[in-house]
Amino acid sequence: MTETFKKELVQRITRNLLDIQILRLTQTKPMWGYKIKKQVEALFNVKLRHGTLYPLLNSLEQKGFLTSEKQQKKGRTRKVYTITRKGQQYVEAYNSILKEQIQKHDIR
Amino acid sequence: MTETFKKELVQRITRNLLDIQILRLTQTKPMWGYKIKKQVEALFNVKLRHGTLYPLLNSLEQKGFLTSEKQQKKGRTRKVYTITRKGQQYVEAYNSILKEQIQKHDIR
DNA sequence: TACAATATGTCCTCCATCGGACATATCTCA
DNA sequence: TGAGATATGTCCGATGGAGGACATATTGTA
Repeated sequence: MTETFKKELVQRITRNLLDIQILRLTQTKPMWGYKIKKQVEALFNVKLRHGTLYPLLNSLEQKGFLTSEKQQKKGRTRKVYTITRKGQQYVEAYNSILKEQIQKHDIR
Repeated sequence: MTETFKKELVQRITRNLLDIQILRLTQTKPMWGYKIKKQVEALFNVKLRHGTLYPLLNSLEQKGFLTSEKQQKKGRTRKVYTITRKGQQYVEAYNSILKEQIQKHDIR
């Protein structure tokens, strides 16, 4: 039961807070859209449409959370995204909320 | 900056995962709709329409996460909601996801 | 006595988001 | 050589959810 709930919840959180999950992934190392798509699908068990992802990546760059750089990999062009200081701060804010939520739960 | 991000994120999380935040509140003690509304607004800084809340509470009861009992308080009727075992499990699943997300963050 | 607060409920419309389609190009392997 | 994987991009229509309106009743207070 709890396992079913967890799967369902991970999918909900991933969909609703997709930008944050993407920022968290790029925190590990710079990544391009296609790789992010595969990672999200593997880690969170969520089918991610590229029609959703690519516009989101562009908007994250516009907002200053990511910067991009085009790389050539055997003729194919990759747009590699790196997290910015601002992006880091956004993830840190998220993490501190998580910690607070857990603490409130434990105290009660 | 981080504080602005936190406010924004708490509001997003509250809106997107409102059902979970409600279950967490009823974990503390049984509550009725109006009280929940006031608590959510005070704790999370989110304006919550009762036209959103009451149907949500009914659906949480239908799904078996909450049970309700009508109480009279000086002529006014209150529909007091208590969390069920299933509701508890849902919150536990949520908490374990939070813990995992924080751990992944710390390891990196 | 009239207004604000307490308390719960439904319904409709609008807007934003998401999925799916359309579009293009290269590389690898059977 | 053809299919599947890699790689990125736009656009449109449907659907769902949220906000605001409609609805009602009691209590407390200025």
